[in-house]
Amino acid sequence: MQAIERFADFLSRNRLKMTRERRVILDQVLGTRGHFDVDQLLAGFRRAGHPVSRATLYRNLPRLIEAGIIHKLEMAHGQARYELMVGRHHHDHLICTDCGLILEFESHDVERIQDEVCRRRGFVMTGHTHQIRGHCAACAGRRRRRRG
Amino acid sequence: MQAIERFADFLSRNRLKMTRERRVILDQVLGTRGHFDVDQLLAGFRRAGHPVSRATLYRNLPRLIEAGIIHKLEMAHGQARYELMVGRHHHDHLICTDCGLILEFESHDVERIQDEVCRRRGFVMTGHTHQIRGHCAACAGRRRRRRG
DNA sequence: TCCTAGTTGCAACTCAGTCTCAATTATGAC
DNA sequence: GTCATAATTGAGACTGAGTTGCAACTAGGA
Ligand SMILES: [Zn+2]
Ligand SMILES: [Zn+2]
Ligand SMILES: [Zn+2]
Ligand SMILES: [Zn+2]
Repeated sequence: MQAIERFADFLSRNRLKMTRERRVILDQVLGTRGHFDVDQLLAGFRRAGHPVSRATLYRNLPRLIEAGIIHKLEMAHGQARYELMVGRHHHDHLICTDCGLILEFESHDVERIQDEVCRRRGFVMTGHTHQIRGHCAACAGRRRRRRG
Repeated sequence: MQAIERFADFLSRNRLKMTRERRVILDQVLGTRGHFDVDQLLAGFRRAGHPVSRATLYRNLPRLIEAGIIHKLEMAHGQARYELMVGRHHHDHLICTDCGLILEFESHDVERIQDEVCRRRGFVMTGHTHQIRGHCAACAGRRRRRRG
């Protein structure tokens, strides 16, 4: 896997150690699809018989982000989610506030407009968050039926 | 002021009472410019000699939002900010992660693209968050000078 | 005026995330 | 392989934003 080398590389470049816990975390992350949270990872560690403490997980998530392996999604009410980014490119999210479904979207035009907005203000962008909240097709349908 | 009537209206439509505390909160909100936080409001209450408890403020901010008087900005690390929305239209934000400066931007094109993305997925948008993080012109300049 | 549902302050609580610290371990030098 | 050392770990205490239960209070309609 490319992610493992990438992480090993990142660690050695920063004089950090490849510990059992870091391997376990990386494995779990690579084996989890979609937009997952800390509790899902912790449950995964237990299921796999390789427990890792909450503190250690929290200490290492930023490292995985710096290494470009995962991306953090800061959602409302402090519910953070993460997603694998190796081999993927940037995208933004549609979040259903009824069922929690997270869809992805991508728009070159929006990215271009953002760059232009920044350029005009002399603002140096280091990142952005673009989330659309609402009701997914299924939930919207359910609501329509209920309300008439 | 239009905001006072609007709030009074919202309250009576929902069988809620216009209390001294609600008047104080609304006054403080109307008298605060920019993107303010809960502690700024609490300090304002004290300064004005009209204290309102933290609990009461937290209980009423959602009411002001529902009434369309203020808007909540959910920023990273759980630092919520609010801004007056009466007589203004929707906009999004550029946030300097060095000095905390918050700039505003507005793009019809981005809004149009969002609508299009939602339409294509049968997604019913109820709101969105679009934040650009980075370094404002002043901070970017300072950094350039420092690094050479 | 009286009644009652809505409101308040306080303090206890929740929840995500961070920090401290003693014990452990990866890694590089010899 | 052995050693030295700096990095890392888990446990649990802690933090800070926000919420909640509750008894006392109050706006506003009958
Ligand atoms: Zn849904
Ligand atoms: Zn995604
Ligand atoms: Zn700045
Ligand atoms: Zn604004």
